[in-house]
Amino acid sequence: MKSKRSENTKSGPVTLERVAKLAGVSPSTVSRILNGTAVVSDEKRKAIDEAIAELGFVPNPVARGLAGGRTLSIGVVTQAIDSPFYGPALRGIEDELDSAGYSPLFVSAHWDPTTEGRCIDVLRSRRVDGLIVLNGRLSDQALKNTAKHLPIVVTGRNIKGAGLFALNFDNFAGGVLATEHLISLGHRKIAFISGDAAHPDANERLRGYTTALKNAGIPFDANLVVPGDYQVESGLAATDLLLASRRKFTAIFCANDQMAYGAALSLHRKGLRTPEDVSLIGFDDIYHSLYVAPPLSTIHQPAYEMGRLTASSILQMLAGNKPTAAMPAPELIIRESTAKL
Amino acid sequence: MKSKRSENTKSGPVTLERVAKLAGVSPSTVSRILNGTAVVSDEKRKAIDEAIAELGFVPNPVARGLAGGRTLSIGVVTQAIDSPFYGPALRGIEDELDSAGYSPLFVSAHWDPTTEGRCIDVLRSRRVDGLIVLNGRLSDQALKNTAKHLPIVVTGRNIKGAGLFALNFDNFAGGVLATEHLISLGHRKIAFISGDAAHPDANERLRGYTTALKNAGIPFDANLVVPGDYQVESGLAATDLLLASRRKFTAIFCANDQMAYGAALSLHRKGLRTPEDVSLIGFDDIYHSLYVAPPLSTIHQPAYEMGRLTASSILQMLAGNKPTAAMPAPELIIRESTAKL
DNA sequence: TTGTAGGCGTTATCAG
DNA sequence: CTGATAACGCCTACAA
Repeated sequence: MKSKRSENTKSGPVTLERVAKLAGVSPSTVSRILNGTAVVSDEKRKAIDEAIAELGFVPNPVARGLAGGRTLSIGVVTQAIDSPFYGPALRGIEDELDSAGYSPLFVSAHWDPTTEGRCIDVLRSRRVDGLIVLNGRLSDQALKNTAKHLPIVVTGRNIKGAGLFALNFDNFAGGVLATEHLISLGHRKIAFISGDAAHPDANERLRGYTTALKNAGIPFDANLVVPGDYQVESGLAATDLLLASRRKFTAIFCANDQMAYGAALSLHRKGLRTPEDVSLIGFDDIYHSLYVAPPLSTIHQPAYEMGRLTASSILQMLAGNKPTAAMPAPELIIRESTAKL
Repeated sequence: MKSKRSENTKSGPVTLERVAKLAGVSPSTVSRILNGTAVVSDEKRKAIDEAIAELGFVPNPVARGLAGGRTLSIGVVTQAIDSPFYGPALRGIEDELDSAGYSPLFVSAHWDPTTEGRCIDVLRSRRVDGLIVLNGRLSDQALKNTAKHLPIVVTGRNIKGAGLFALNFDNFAGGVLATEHLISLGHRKIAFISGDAAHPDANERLRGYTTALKNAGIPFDANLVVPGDYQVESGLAATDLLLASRRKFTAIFCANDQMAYGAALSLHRKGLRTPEDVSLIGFDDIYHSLYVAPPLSTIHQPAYEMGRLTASSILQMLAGNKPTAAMPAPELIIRESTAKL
């Protein structure tokens, strides 16, 4: 039996050239079987495979990137690397990319278009092969421009163009679903805590709310709509405000789960019980919502799945195919924070 | 005024060579001022700076990596990219690295030593300049071996060696702190839900608990210690078990916040109130704990700060200096989930 | 202080 | 099917 590691035979990095020499072929031939670029005789292939195993050769992605122009890496711009909502999406991207030999390069834009532009510059300078932009703030035009240079998959907006693919969740339908659930339980005084108006998805959720009310013949009461910004604190503050205003309501629909946590805390502090006194529904179904007390009713948005889809889409584009993925429809998740009036 | 982008003058990538030509100097001179490798006359420096601005030149990290052996990227192995505890640490790393022109390369090992080994291989093949390993599962020896090739900063263990630096949190002290808090409130029947025994930090927290009990002269009751695995579900199940056993207890110390959420839910479902019926304390102080109802008392572990420290440490090592950073001491955070007996 | 030449490890383009 | 021979864009001796 041969020793598993004959690395010591000759020091220095194990290069393709060394493999070629050992196998008695030219470097180009080794490269060919590595990339499947051309057909190689079984004889040489075998010799090369053995040499590779013997040397424990592993191609150098950096050199590959320089020579071939492909780095096998995908830039992923997210808004915050530690976002409870996007986290699972990042994991999905990682999983999907990994199984194809690609690596993600994560950067956070912190909801700032300027930062986002810089992030993309960094990513491009690092020669990523493609880009995934999760709910970015850059203009459609800016996106289209960079799409001229490398394929992009975006979420959170509808946009078409060469080298551009969008994967969008139906926030409007989700908003309708949540509101209708509350209405079906007998609620008519339903408050709404909105997300940041700068987010298109936040507006869509609001539109779902107003539409569902209208469909049910419930008059819209602007005083029942309080602005939030998707952060927990804002849900807390908004609910405090609602309570202080003495406006009557029996249910609250928060534009995302995190604000619902804030709302729950506000209610708890005022001695109000969920759902006995006030029903509460969120949006997104982040992991935690299953375990808060009481578990939160919400609209399920498949973040992990979304991550996988964006990744497989960019991979398809890289392979020269047109992606066909589509986001699953919103789904109502009924747990213990909503009850009959 | 000149047009800001004269890229169109000549197509193709803006290379260092182009800059050199425009500035009327040799490529090496451009390289020199780019890296501060040598002193250059003010005259040429100015010409080069102008040429760089004019062309909008940006060095190609890939080529740099090949030629110089440095990629200006740091591999970061974490256990799960979407972990609520490590998330802020990743952000800290990102922030710190970014300000030094470095980029993090995140990979998830999913608490599996084999996967972790593969992750490190990927990172090394991508020629990262250094490694940060957050609470890894690899053996000290394995770590020491790869530290021969590139500098490593690890958290969650004590280990010394060339090219190796450890940043460890005092979990034992934290465990003592939490338990003493409960004791000071008059509790004597204190249950403990442990973390996975495979995690050294989990065992340290448990040791803190038993030690504090002993110091207070409270007999240790093995029936009050229930195994968990750091996941929410296990906190829920463990509390269910505790309740079903009919053993008396007035407080629960969970080895991390997430299990405390599970415990809170279990109590809530049984109609028990926190903290009126049972006091609850967690560990870690993840972001959410401030907003659960009721806000959770816990031990603060500065994850973001830890991220920054690991990053600045690796940067110091890269600069040839010995890192001196140390983790802040554990801190007791008293919120609304613990009360006098 | 500055330029020239060679090389980093692969891939791509040619011939053969 | 296979092997030279150039790049890829930058860095680093070495020489001047």
